[in-house]
Amino acid sequence: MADTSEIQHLKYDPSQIEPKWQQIWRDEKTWHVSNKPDGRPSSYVLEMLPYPSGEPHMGHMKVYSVGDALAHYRRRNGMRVLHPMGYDSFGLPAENFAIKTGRPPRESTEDAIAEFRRQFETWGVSIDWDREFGTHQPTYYRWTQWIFLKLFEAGLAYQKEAAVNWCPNDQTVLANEQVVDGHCERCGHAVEIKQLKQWFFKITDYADRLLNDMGSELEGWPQNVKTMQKNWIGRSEGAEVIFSCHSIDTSYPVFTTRPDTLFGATFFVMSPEHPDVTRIAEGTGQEEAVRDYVNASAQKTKEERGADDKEKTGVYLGRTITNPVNGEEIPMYVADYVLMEYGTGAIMAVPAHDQRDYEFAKKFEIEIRQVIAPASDEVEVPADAAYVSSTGSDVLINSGEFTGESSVEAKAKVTNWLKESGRGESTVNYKLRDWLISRQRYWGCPIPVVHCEKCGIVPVPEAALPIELPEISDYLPKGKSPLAAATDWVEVHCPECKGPAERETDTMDTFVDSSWYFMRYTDAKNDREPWHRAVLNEWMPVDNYIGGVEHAILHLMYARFFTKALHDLGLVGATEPFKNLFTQGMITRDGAKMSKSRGNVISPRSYVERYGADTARAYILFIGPPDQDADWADEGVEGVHRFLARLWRLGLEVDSAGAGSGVDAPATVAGDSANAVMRKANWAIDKVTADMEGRFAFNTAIAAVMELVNELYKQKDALVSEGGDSAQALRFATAAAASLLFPFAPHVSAEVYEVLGGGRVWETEWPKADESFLKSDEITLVVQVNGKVRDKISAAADATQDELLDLAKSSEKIAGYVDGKEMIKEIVVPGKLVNLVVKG
RNA sequence: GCGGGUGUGGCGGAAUUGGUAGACGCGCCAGCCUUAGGAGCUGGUGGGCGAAAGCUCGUGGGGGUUCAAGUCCCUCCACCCGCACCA
Repeated sequence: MADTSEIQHLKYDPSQIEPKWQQIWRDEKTWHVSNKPDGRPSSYVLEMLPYPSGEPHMGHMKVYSVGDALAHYRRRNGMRVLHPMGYDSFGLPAENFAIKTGRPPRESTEDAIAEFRRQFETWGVSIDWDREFGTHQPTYYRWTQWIFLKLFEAGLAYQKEAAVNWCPNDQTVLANEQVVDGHCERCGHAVEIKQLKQWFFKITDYADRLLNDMGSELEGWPQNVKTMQKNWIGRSEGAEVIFSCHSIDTSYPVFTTRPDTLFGATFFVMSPEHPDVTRIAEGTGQEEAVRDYVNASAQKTKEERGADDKEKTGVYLGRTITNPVNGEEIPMYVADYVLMEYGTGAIMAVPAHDQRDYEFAKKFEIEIRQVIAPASDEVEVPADAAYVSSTGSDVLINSGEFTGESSVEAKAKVTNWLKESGRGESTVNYKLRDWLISRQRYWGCPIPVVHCEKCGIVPVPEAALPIELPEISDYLPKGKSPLAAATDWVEVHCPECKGPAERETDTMDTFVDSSWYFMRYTDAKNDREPWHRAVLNEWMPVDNYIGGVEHAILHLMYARFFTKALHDLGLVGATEPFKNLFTQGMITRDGAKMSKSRGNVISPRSYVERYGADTARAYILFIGPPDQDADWADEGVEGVHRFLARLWRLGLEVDSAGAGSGVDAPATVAGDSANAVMRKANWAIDKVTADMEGRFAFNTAIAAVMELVNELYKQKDALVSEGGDSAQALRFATAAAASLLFPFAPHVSAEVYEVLGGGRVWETEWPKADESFLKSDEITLVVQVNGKVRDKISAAADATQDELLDLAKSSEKIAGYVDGKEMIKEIVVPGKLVNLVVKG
């Protein structure tokens, strides 16, 4: 036996261990997975595509720690696992950097990618690097353009002039989803509304399926993400009601969820963006006031218009319009509380039963006519606010032939009545808008169409793809894409008439790039098609998708839309991209989000250099449940590092003790120490397996391995001196600890396993607990009197209820509590506890 | 305002179906080892009372169901996240 006291002082040095294993994995392409089915079930584990900028941050380390643990676990459970890597490498930050420094986005992006790849390798993440790509590579975006053409052919990509969100700082339009509280999601600048001709994807065609399929196909998604998407889609049932303005012989539909309140509509309001408002005011003397109001609205930012406590404003349009239910002429207004992008851009206003209309009517002294009354006296109608039903048992008043009807039934009755005379019908309205995908920026995927004077919009033929992004020198945006200045590139011949034509100079939103990358991974090297259908269907949908909740709406909804649209085109078998979604919590520092401005950013690199990747990764998983936010504490890192060092030293010590060999379980187990160790090892196997299966409880899984290692330290001296099977039990249990820890700390685990003679741990099957060590002969019986623990007695595990009861009663301590008192009830929970209920 | 979530020692967190609250780690205390310790090993560590045995209180507050509640129900509070003039 070697001198173990020397081992105690050996230093666990990850900088020696980790590169050794990384080199093996890299040289042997250990994590490469073939597309040829081999009988094993397939599993697709994917972390959200990283945007390569600077170097990876803690959020990246967390997402790959989670995903890698899962990928390793699946592999060792006999699955064929696809676990690829790539980069979301088009985007504004690289372009803004180019504007500042003149350095081409391609160069800075590719540098960042190299740094990301280098660091990911130092983390020892088990990636199939053969499938790596960046979305900025022509070999990738060729197919982004190809998909655009497919969507264009299917009528799902179109150009229209619309009131759109414009960020004056980034000099580009933004999708609705990219506007947060009236500000640009990227730079934080206040967003303006502009009328511009833009490209859209018709995601609204899929509104119902995006909504309904969440219920049937996304059981593996967190509820909060589904709720967010549901709210974003914003389906609401109601009616479209047509109001006629006889003085100009035009009619306007409105959307309402309350057709039952139509008799209370005492005015009509249109959005300032409504194309007809100035025309309506013409010849009424209100032209100027209306024009001024419309112009003033256009100047305002989204935030100013939507301010919480903002008083209602508006201007009379100088005309009246006819309420279709009672023929009343009601005044028309323009007001910015009506949004052009929702419904029809015009509303019927019912001040008695809508708070916004109420506020407007008060200010403009318009009649407030109550038409809904509570059925019961117990409900009060407020005197200074709109009455909005809360009971669902309201009735109509002042509503002609519908007076006395219940509010709920009247909705359908009024709608049907209107429908008979062609003045309305029931409809469904959505908050979801079509996805605005064009951006007036350089560093993105060019939209593959040309504009021809004769032929109009002409898609580029597939054979001409990719339309490559030209090299330019001036990246400064000027309200148009910088591409517009690349005249050599812009000026082309029309593919149809061969006449002079111009390329589209807008590029695509980078969310387009990331809406299909998970499909490309399945067949990343295919240069004839974006993927081979059979290959794609073998892997898709992604079994476990892991990433931040910040993508709950944007990326996740777009990816779902793409999958459904491509499915409908016959290109994809799946109807949903991600079967299970896991949203990991943030890593904070001192309780706050890490940010440069706070100066509390810590880099994974510094911890990898100091403690090794295993420590950093295991710490991230140990800190708490991975779906929760977690605060980074350096002391905690030290603790995990100590634990890994303990395991590593234990491996050396156990092996150098000389007794036993290899990592197999002993033939026989005798003695307290050997039994204790075997029980603990099998308990840990059982526990870690359960924690990996049911949920991502990596924190308790690691804690279980810590408990095992603690037990081994306690028993090792005894086991070594006993020798024989006892020493073998120690080898087995130590190897089991390494094996169980492998998904979380792969390098040190591989090292320990190898030291013990077990070979390559990742080639071994996930350990299975030996049931015979899981149950013990004895249990601790908890004895309660009136629900309070009064004694703990050791009892046989197979004792009957009566035996347990007798045992409990025979306790002297218990006697002190129950003697001389009346026994009311005796409760026995087999294997656990006895509760005696006494009185007096 | 609407929707969702969280609340447990000094700290991060455990507690599978209601059945020993506080696993594991950090921190702290003590002992051992050592020339030394900011290394390693062992033990202790929720509050109060007590020399101890033990008693008692205790999972944001209040109430309830139950033999038994961190867990179920009602109610209130605090914090976090999402949406928000959506007709």
